[in-house]
Amino acid sequence: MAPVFSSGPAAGGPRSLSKILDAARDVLSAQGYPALTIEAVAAAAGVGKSTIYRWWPSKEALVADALAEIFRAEEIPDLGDTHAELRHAVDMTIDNYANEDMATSLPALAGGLLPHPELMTRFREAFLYRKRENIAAALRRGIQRGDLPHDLDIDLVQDIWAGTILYRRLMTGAPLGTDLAEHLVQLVTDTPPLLPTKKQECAQ
Amino acid sequence: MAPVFSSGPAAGGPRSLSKILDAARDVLSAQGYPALTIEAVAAAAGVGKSTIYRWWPSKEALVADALAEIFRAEEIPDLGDTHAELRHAVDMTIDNYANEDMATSLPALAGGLLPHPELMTRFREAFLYRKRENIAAALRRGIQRGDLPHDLDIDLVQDIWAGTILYRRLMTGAPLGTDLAEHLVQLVTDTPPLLPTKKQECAQ
Amino acid sequence: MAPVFSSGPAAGGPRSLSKILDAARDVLSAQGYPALTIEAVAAAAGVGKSTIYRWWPSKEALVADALAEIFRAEEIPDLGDTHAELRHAVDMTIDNYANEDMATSLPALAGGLLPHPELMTRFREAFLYRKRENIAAALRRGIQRGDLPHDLDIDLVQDIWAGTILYRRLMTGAPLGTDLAEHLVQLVTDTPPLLPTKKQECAQ
Amino acid sequence: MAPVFSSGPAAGGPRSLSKILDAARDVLSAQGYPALTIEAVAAAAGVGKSTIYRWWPSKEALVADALAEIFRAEEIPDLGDTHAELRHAVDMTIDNYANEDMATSLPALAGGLLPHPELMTRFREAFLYRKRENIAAALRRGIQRGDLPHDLDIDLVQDIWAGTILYRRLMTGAPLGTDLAEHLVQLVTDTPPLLPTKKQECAQ
DNA sequence: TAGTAACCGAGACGGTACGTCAAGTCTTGCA
DNA sequence: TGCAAGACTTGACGTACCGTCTCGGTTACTA
Repeated sequence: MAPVFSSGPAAGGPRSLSKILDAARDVLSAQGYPALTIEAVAAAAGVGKSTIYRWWPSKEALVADALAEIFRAEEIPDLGDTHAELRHAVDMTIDNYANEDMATSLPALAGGLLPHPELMTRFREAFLYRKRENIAAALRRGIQRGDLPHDLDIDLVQDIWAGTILYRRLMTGAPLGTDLAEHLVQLVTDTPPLLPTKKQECAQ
Repeated sequence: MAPVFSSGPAAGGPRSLSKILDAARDVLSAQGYPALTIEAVAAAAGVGKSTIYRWWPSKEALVADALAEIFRAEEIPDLGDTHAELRHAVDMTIDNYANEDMATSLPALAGGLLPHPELMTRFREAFLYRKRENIAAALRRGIQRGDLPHDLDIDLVQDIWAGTILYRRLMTGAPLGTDLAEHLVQLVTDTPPLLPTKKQECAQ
Repeated sequence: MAPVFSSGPAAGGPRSLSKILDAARDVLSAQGYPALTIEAVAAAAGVGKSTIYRWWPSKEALVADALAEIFRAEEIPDLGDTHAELRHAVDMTIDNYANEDMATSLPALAGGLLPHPELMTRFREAFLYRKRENIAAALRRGIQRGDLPHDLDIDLVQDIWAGTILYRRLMTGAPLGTDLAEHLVQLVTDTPPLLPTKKQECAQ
Repeated sequence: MAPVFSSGPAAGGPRSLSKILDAARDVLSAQGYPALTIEAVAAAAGVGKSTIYRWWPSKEALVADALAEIFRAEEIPDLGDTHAELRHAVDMTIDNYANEDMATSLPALAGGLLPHPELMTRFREAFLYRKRENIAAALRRGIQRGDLPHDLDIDLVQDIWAGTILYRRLMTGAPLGTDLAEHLVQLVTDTPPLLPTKKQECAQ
């Protein structure tokens, strides 16, 4: 996966790029997000500061690329079993946020990027849309099978899932066990008309 | 409300305390979280830096107290109407996160406090438990009225509500309209057995 | 002597001022002018960089103050002997430039200050006028005694003296022995009308 | 005139050599000595940095060569008139130092080269000896004509001339008018025994 | 006329120092 | 004598150049 935030020429890119991303993750894990300074990453990567600044405009962009590399966003395999597929989707999301670096860095990152719409767009590209599309595919399969209501609000489902998981991880500190995963899946699968239709939403 | 993070002697505290909190909020609104420096607050409050350091151990603690003052956590009045009360609860939560300062600062704050359990506890005190207790009371009234399942997982409901709202505000940027509020309420009120019981969760 | 280039409040000033000037001279002697970096001085003085920047606007100003402290500019005592007094004056000048730091730093400094008239004025204040006034007094005593032509161009004499000495030190590398001193004195004392009158000069 | 400081193979040299020297002078005139960086010269010359480093070991060497090309050191024509010839010599020296680049760069250069005897030698070669020999020839003609004392210290005369001019240009800022030129010439021509003999000096 | 080697442009690289800023601590002077 | 002002050390910021280096590409000389 090519770096999303690097401002470098096209892609493939310079020889020290991956060395730097590795170092960034190392520092992140060892010292935490606030201690992640460009100088620390440069030192850990055995690289000059300017080499980092040549390829990333800011600490935020660098961390975003470093996290993007460990962010799971793969396709949900078609198992023929809607419940199992959704459970897979939720587990993947939990996996992403169970990682300490991800949990503490992502919100800080997002907060820092909010005032920079252009970067925020790239951020959503890297951390939301790719994963969401795959999960949406699984949800659509469930609808086609008749297991889910045909007018399910797919985006809202995902906001609820990811939001609840991240909130627990970050704010309440409540456990992210199998229980939670199951509950989140059942929120969608158990009963009609669990979640409102898109039409209703649009009629707002 | 006495400052939660101030390390000062008992409470009541010195005459410049509220002046400082006001200044902190002013700077936050005017310049945003990254520009909120102790020096800027000191200057805005017409106070020496050391005066701030006397009462708060860090910028995080100061911001936390400043935000806590504008964080809505009042009691939900007993309206005799479960749906209306829950809607009130959700609206209050949306209100809290609609505020730009709150949305960008809270996650950064929480992320920064995660490695400091002691401060994290105080943080949850100020921003979660007070509000949650009031909402929990409303939910319990709904259960007693028979409008909600008797084994509703009250904490999970609140995680879902707050998580979804914060996630939309911070990550996806999706709107926090009346539609969302209504959906979140219906998630609880519409159907048995919408949300699993606590027992199930504990049996995890 | 209060620092001339320090931009600090009045004088007397902060507790680390002289520590810094001492360190600057140490670095100058040990490593030379090009190696004199603010960071090196800060390290040698056991002081933060910003402490230096608080009091001096630039490396040039700092070096100027450091050199000013070792620059001899005392009064020429009235010996009743014109030749001896002038010899004293020339010896003092040679003394100033015999110092390696002074010889290599002063011209570089002056070159660097040429484009900044305001600083150049302060520079001349510190390194020329104080010394020149004392020497001028000696020359005027010589004129009153009848030992020197009454229309001697006092400024030109001093330009010749200092210029020749500095040029030898910096460019040709020729020795600054007693011979040179004596020659420079004799240039003025030996014969009428050795040096032109001021009137002639003004008539230019 | 072949570059004195270039470390290139023999001479004649590569096609971009003069383009680089021209660019160096341009930058020097436009931005001044401190702003003359290798990168700036490379950019101005439309040349890669390494091309400059291939031919000159340092910025100092490059500037020295650039200045050497505009340094006047031609022969003094035999006019049969000692006073006129010396005046020619002094005017030539004034010309050299009246140039702003020369005045500010030469002292800085010389100061920087002082600790490097090998480079200092080459520097004197380029900026002193060539010119001095021509002026010395004029002085010797004056001695042969009987216009100047037979034991005139030729080196001292030149130190006085160049030193005074450079000192005025660099330090005092006093004007370098025709008056000064005339005074400097008269210093030598007016009276015996204006300047001491070499023998006396050597007996020091 | 082609092959080859020196020379060149471009610019990435590991570094050093810049001058600025804010953090958090320590000192001083006033009330 | 206790607090406000602010000088202090520290350390990261992001920038500018340093001098080294690897890349292709282009001259221009040899074979």
